[in-house]
Amino acid sequence: MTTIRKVAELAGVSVATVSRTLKSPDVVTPATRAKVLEAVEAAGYEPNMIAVQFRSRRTRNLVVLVPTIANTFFARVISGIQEAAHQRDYRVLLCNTLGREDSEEAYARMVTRRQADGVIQLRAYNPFSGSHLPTGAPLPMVNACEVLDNAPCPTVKLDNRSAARSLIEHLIALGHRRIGMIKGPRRSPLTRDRVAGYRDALDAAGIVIDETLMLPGDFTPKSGFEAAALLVHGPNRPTAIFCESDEMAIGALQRIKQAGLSVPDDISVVGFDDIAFASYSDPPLTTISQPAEAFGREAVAMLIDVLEDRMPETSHLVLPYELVIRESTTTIDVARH
Amino acid sequence: MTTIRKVAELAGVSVATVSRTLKSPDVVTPATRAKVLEAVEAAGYEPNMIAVQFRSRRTRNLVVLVPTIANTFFARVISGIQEAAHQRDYRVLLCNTLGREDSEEAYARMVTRRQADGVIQLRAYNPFSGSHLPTGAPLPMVNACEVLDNAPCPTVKLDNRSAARSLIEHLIALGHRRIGMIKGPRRSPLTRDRVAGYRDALDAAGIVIDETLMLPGDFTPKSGFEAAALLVHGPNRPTAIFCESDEMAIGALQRIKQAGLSVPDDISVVGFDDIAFASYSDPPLTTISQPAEAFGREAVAMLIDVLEDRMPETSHLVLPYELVIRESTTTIDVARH
DNA sequence: TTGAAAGCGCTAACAT
DNA sequence: ATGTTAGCGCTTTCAA
Repeated sequence: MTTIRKVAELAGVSVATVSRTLKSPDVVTPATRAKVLEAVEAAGYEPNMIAVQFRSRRTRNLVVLVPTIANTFFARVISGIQEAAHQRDYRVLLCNTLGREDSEEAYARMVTRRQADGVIQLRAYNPFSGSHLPTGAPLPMVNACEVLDNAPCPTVKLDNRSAARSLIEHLIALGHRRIGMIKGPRRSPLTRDRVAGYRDALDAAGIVIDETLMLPGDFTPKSGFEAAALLVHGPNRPTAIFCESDEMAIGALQRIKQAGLSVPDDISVVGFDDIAFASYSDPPLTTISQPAEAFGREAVAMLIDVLEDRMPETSHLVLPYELVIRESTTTIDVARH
Repeated sequence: MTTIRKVAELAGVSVATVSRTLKSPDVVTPATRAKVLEAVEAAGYEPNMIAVQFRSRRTRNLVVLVPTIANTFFARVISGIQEAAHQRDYRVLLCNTLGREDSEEAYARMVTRRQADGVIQLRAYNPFSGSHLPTGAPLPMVNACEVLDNAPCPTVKLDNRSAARSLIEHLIALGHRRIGMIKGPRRSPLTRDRVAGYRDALDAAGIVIDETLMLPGDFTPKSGFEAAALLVHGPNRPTAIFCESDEMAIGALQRIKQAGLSVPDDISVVGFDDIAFASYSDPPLTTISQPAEAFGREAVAMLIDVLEDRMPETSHLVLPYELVIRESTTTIDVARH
């Protein structure tokens, strides 16, 4: 293995000079620099990054805590994280937590064990709750997408409440008054905020909420499919359904059609996220487009700011959404209902 | 920061004893073990993993080279990798390469720079081509999914040729003879093998191949959509289309229906991969189910075997596929064609 | 501008 | 069974 020592010998300089040439080329004379670089080349020298990290007490590794990668939306967020991290010469340690808090805590320990500098958490949970972290220093974490209410760190999220509200307002404008909702996991802030937006819109329109039209789901197509069955065959069939994710909406679409009903003629359906498949479903989905990659990029930018002792400009970012109207929603057909 | 030295003082033993207690508890007496563990607890000691890695010359980090995470299939493979790595106390460094060879080489350099122990490559390219690696030692790499023809390392793949063949045989059994194909990227071994399987089946049935029915795609729904347009409006419309990925099949489905044609009554469609959305498309897709997570798990197992100087039992694994018949294929309707 | 030298926190001979 | 000690490869004072 070629070490810095061998390069130093080859170039006829000290190891300190080699180190300096590599880190801050401008503090050595052009002549030495040339000599050293030539020796590096000749020796086929590759620095031992672990030694560098050990000595400099920084790894440039970022831990990413994601409930599940096999979800189109998270996959896009991770793409954004990876891209931004790479650009700044940071690495991404990917951790699939399945939403389990003990495993999130275990992964966060990579920071206290100095194997990574910080964590990007995509769930509303603080994995450092019980850990011995140098007090005084800011928490080496950024919370994105699903965000804690009183996050002890910078956050990036969507205004889920008003996004949901605008989706429902769109349905109300089309004449719908009996609007069902397929929700996300019960305890998620995402669900809470989107339900609030749903209520906001209905309240503003003077529509009284029918709690039997609000069913739980878990963001998977399967759960959308199952919840839709209940809605479709229930005593009080809605004329429109708000699904808290496109994946659930795609499941719902299938179930509704299986019941011999048409989307949007019998039932309008709206989703959330605007995943790639949302425009290829039948019919294409009206949904909320989220800047998934941007969540990742912003989270990285803020985390690195924290790690490098810069104050992030804003510590609680709210990214913009967009209502995308496609063919899964239409005006209510009085003849049919 | 609490170091092993402080724990040693607290426990009244040497640092070596602390180290031993943590690594191989059975070589110290129960009494010392108890003392040490108590001191560890009292001091809130967290070992500095970078120091451990530095000293032991092993990181237990695995680099994963993936063309794009935002692809449902790769996302599942990565899930499998992460799960298996975690189980064996290895970490996953995720690298999105966009299929660029220079960036794959840059990431592979993490191994020569001792930041990771090995790489799992999901594309048919050897990123170590030009690097100074200790000769004699086996290449610290496993190639999975899309595999090099003469891979210099263990591999895990599907028998793409016979999988494609069985898909086409299914169509032929339904009476189809004019079968189009929407291919993957031109230079990919995946494409080559699947095209070979397609030819095998047609040749065996005595059907002469119409090259104008074979169109290029890039695995995205959009490319499936566009290629389908050409097939549908071409002079010699096929009665069935084989898409080399479910994502392209979903794009094709939409385009075919837009042309006022029915799937499967006018055109049968088959995909490849069996992604989650394949059973929620309209109609649900007939496809080849691949054990995506298993690719990841097997790749990890073989890589760790190589890294820990064990010979992997088999170095070229071929995982089984399954033909999944859903509603996107049916017997050819003579009245319509 | 360059070199000498200390030492980051830990493991693993080797000695006891 | 435990302790002593020599580094792993690098960065960074400090001195020249």
